[in-house]
Amino acid sequence: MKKATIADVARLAGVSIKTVSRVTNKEPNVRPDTRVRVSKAIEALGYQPNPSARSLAARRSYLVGLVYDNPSPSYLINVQNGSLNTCRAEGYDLVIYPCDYRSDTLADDLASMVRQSRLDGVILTPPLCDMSIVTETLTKLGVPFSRVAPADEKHEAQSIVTNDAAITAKMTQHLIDLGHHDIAFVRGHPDHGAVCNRYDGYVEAMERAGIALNKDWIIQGYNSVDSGEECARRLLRLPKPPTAIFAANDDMAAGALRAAHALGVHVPSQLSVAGFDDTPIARQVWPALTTIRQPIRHMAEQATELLLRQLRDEPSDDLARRIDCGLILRDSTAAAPQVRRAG
Amino acid sequence: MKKATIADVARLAGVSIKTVSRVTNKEPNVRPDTRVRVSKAIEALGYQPNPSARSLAARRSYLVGLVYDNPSPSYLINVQNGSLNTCRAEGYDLVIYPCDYRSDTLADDLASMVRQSRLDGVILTPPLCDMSIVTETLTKLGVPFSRVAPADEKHEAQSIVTNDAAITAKMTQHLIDLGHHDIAFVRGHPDHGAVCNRYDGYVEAMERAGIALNKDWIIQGYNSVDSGEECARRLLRLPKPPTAIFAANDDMAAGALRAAHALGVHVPSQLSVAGFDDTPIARQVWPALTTIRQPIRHMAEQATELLLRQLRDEPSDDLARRIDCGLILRDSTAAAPQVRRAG
DNA sequence: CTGAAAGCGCTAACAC
DNA sequence: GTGTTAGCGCTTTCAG
Repeated sequence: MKKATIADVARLAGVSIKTVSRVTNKEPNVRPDTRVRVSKAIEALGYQPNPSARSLAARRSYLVGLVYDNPSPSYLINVQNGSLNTCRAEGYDLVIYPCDYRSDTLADDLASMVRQSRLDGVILTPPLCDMSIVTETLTKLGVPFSRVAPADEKHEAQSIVTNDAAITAKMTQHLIDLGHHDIAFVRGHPDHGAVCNRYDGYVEAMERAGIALNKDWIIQGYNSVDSGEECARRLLRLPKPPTAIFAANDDMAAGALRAAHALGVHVPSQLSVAGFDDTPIARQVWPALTTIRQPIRHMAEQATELLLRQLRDEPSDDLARRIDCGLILRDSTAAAPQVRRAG
Repeated sequence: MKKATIADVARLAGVSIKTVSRVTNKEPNVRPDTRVRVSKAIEALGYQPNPSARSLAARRSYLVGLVYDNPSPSYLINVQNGSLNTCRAEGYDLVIYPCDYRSDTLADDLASMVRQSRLDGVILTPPLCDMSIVTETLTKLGVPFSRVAPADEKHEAQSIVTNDAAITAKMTQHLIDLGHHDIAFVRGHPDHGAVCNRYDGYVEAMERAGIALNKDWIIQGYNSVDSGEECARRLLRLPKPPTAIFAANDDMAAGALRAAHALGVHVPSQLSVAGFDDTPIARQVWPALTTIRQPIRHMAEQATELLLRQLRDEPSDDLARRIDCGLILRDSTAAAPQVRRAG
């Protein structure tokens, strides 16, 4: 049996195709009983509008692009599922587009993909959402976009942001409450604004507690497990090593755990370790990581909603929407050791 | 400036739109110089065919669906990137479709997505590729598909398979060569055919080495880290625990590592642990896992090529294409302990 | 080798 | 409230 078209439905319902179109597009100005009659015909024929025809006539693709640069797999899967969820619910499809944020041809690549797929809008994740070349290219093309977790939370509209600094401060305070004083912080990759900014929360909490920052204990990481391991090795070999290491993401915290294991430092009795993100790795390593849960999937859903709202020309408050993170306490943190280890 | 259409190109090149169409679709029967002239016009105008119009007229969507059930994030990202790579190169787009393989409405869900998006073809990953309800639904709809790593390697066409059993045997032999005799095997989830079948390679190698299988050391896992930890705890508490644990995937092997740490068993001096897949977790845990590398991304590329070949009605040998895995030796395996631990 | 004409199935404008 | 009429930009016959 051939696929039913709008004409078949119109014939069966005894109306014009325009009326059928009105019903499928949930437009007003259709009498309730007509609407019901059409709906029944649609049901009976198993009619589903042809997306190509719809796109061609309406000049929109009903396609949203998810542009990302090689994030951690679990991050991506969460963003993807969240975005997909919102898209599907509103009749949009999601096209994924991995790219390299360091590429010289980034702007051209983006432009060509947007034109080729005729994307109606784009979702941007870190670090791409913080790059002016990206946002400017999209603006120039007239393609609406929304952002997940941009670095500059202050003046960014069409964004979903988190309380990263505040929650980082809270975790730092938690470590202080456990009796830690010598707390090291492994900073995130400088290109990843949001992760990088978590440092501010650490500084804030330390200062509030009246603990002077020790330059040796603040160290630059690059978001990977390997980089975290390397940083932690350096910290643990210091004449006076810290009793706690707080890493700006879980991968680096997992690296710190590896370093501790390799150097025979017991976690958490000799060293507390905390991460950020609550990715799967946090529960896979041993001991399980104390960390901060970031509701990425939810953030992606919201960001996608923000985008679709733009596509529908609905009014939007020009404020970034904020979503809260929470502390997850597991086995990698404990009270500070009574007797300080020697260097 | 408005988007250029095929008519604009035709006008500029001084030919009919049909000829432009021939050039963009790489059809034969165009004089070389005409082809060049058209190409130049296309270039000059920055013309890109409108996919909706193309789909509508040609009655194909140029869309491939990737259907999966909640695999590990790194598995998915590899499959996705591989598939995307092939798709983009051949002018197709990829639509991702997560679903639940245990759902009662699986067949209906699949059918409705295929119809709604008008997918030209589908890529199937485990465990969905092994479910007859899935393959039958697609066959009934007349939608071509290809499979990544189906369980039954023997009689499956349009599939990319690996040498799982052979390489598992090789890893087992490696453990035997290290002096291990008491080797436990944590089996994969019964619903995941390919992972599950890895067991066969273990049996084969043990028998070839003349080592009798010990029922206590063969244990059913469910692919997760938690399940691996639980299994390993049971194994390590046995009156006579094994000196090596070979798990059918990395997550379970990582779980075994957690169990060993928790019980104070040192890896690898007291216990060797091996996994399968070489997912990121293998290098993130401590000690880094000895494992088997599966070139998933490459497999996905190949599977997608197989599918696109079908879509182009090209002849295809009806054999499954085989891709080889290799051993990755890291820090979680070592020579068997000289003195057997007591129970 | 090339072109003219006829749709593909839908939405947009405007009538009624 | 509802219908009519044009396209949207491309591929597909089928003629030459």
